[in-house]
Amino acid sequence: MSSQVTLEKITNLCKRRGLIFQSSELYGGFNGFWDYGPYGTAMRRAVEATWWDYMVEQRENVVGQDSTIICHPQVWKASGHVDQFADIMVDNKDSKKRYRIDNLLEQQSEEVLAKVAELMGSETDIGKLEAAFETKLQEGENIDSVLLDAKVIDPSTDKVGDWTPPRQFNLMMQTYVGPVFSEENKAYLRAETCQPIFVNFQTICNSTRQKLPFGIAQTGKAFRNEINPRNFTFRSREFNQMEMEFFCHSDDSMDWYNFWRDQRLAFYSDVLKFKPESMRTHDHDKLAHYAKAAMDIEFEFPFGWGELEGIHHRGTWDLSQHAEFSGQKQEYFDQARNEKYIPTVVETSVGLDRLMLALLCEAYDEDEAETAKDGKEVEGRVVMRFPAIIAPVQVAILPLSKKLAEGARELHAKLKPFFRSEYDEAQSIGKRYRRQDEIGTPFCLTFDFDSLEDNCVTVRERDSMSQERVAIDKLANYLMDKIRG
RNA sequence: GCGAGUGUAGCUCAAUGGUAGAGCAUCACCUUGCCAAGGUGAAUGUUGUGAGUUCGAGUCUCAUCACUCGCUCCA
Repeated sequence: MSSQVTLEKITNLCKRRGLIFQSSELYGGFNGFWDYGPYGTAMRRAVEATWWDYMVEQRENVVGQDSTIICHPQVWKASGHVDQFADIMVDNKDSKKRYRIDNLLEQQSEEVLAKVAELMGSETDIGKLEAAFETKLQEGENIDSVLLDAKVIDPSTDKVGDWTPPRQFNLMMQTYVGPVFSEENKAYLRAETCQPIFVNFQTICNSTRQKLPFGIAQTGKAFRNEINPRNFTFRSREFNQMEMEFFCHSDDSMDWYNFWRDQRLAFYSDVLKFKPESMRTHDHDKLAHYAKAAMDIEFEFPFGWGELEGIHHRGTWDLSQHAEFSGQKQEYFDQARNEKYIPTVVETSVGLDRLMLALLCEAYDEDEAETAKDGKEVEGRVVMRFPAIIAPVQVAILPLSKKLAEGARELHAKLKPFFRSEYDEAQSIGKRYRRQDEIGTPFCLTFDFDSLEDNCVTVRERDSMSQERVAIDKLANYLMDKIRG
């Protein structure tokens, strides 16, 4: 990441050049939702295709699937999302602090706790108290003043807080399936793409003749009612995930965990060309009870380090849960081991929109370029140094003069099937180079008067601004090599 | 959700309660033959939205929406 980059510059550039902008801007915007414009869409599709190629198409032991956004509601009860994504929160109007009710109660004295329990008609056990709050909130009972009456202390001030009524925050988005909006028709938009992979595990096993160990990958939308969407697209309410669940024997699971960690790190450094100093890994201190290991791959955004990808050892948790809730066994018979077992899962889970934001931040640069402007020798330019494989436009075809439009358009037609390309003849050549720099086009092809004679064009390279003369009939191979390299 | 701040052309910003402007960008034409050159012209706004105060509101008041920062939250 260049030191000059700020989120403001990225946001402005994205809007100005049609990469990413706010959803429903016509109506004043909609918090937590973002639209991708022509260049943004081209790039996001390219990033997704690159991931898919790397994780699925280049491997024999990973297959793909594409499940629905709305699944059977039991899926999310089994996964724990319906319960764990719903927290009861209160604010202290004095100290402006917000607490999860279970965290707050944990920090109270026994007397206060007993008083709360008495008012709630519950035992003093935190879990039971929380459940009591949940029940009463759902039943619409008035418990607005319970915390005030019990004189609950704010741990940050050690004084009795001026508590707002407890409110339930549910991070799962809900909808209704069927024309009647009733409780039994309630369904959820998926909060992550991986659960339908677990649900489909047996079917895919049977239909693809895959033997363990193997993985199932999926990309797609996920939805969360984030309390506070922030930092451009970093935390949104609708976002894209790219996930792969790898099923294996528990004996080998740590080897596979390490394998996938290394593969994923190589993806960032070798394929997407992130600088080593832009990335770091972070091992989780607190592990879920079923997990043997978990880590995040983080990127340094202008607002600080943020998670791009999680790599998690999930044990047999998900399959066991679905076995329990569905009543269907989720076992695999391993012919080689002559053993029947519930597979252990290693997950790699990327936030595609976060990755896009990271690529934008990593690529952003300002440097100096020569200029023909009066009284100046150099002038600043904004240049997005995207890796060529994911650049929104890979090749721009620019006639030196409008008189050369015919030949340049012919060349464009020739290259269009192989590269994301653009033709531009408006204004001076220098201006067009700068325009392409700003959207990160790695190669500009200049068709000049000599091209008519020698069948060559000038290839101008984005980062160095150096130029090379290349024969038109060798161009496709020449560019292909550069883009893959 | 709380607190503070911000919201004027596509972008960056001006405008004392009294005629809404500039630069850049965009488009057309001329010019130009390899790094935002120059010229001529054009288009662009219910000043985020909705109320209120006022003879008169971009400016003052209230509400609302969005964004930024902090708190909070974060599978």
